[in-house]
Amino acid sequence: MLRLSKRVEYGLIALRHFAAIQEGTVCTAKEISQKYNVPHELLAKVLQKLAQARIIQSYQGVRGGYVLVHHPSSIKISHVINAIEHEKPMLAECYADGPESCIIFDDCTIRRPLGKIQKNINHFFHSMSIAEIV
Amino acid sequence: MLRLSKRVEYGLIALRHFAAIQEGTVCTAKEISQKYNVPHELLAKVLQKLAQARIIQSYQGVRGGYVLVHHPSSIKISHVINAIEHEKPMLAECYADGPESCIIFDDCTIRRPLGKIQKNINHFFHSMSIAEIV
DNA sequence: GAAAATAGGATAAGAACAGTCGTATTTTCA
DNA sequence: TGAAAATACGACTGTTCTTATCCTATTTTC
Ligand code: SF4
Ligand code: SF4
Repeated sequence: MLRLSKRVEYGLIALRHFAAIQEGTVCTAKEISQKYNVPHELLAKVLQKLAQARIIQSYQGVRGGYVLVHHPSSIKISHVINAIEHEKPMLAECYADGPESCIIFDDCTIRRPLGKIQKNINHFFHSMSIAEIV
Repeated sequence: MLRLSKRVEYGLIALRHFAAIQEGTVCTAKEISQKYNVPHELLAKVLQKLAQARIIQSYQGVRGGYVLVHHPSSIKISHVINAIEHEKPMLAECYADGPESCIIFDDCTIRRPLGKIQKNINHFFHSMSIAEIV
């Protein structure tokens, strides 16, 4: 319960890696997967997602790989999660999928109070950047 | 991702119900399940967990049910979660199940930084009581 | 043209979760 | 004293989510 997905963890590890090495260095998925002992195929997909979100830049072909294009301090954890997961990290089903997703929506008395906690978590994810986890 | 379980949601709804009605009133699982349109059997289990944790008092037999025994302001959300879920709400697997649970533990670079967010969430759950969601 | 890398779809195995069922026990009350 | 109503508890099922792997195509370098 309340777990972060491995995909997000792997994404954060990879981005922290980029932030820690010399700026502009190209890294391959293989390099990172070996260094941190994470599954190569899964990490590759995560990096592809991050590339789609323009958080990193991809280069195909031999000698290809990925490069960080923004300064680590401008990459918030919320950006990373949004890029990797199709759904935002929501405490309640209805927050993510709307009123129709929960059959007790109309009778629910805790939706609004839980919103406070949700807001707090959102704020934390949005205020913390990759630069702060190096 | 990052979802609260339905069990916890149902538990919070039930406790908010107790906090909203007159102090000392006995309620049955059936009453609450009907009022909030929640699955009866599942709610019953949740109430049993809350009773085991002494958050509510149970009475068996006809005219039995549950009563709130503490003041709503002294029942923190963290207590409720701990009573219902066997595991505390942890962002990372290793926080809950120890170093052996994650194969990349030794190579993990994000464990400590994520701890800040974990701490923040813990604090929020511990500072918010049932009285505040009525 | 071979090799190394990203891109992306498909699939399978596993775990977690929600919900249901069945039965025992306790207590009230007619 | 027996039926009824409620908690207590374990087992089971079906679904969804998550993780991991596999396979193929494409791009680019050398
Ligand atoms: S309506 Fe209430 S119970 Fe349903 S998902 Fe939203 S917060 Fe949870
Ligand atoms: S060691 Fe790192 S990757 Fe593994 S569970 Fe803990 S935080 Fe997540």
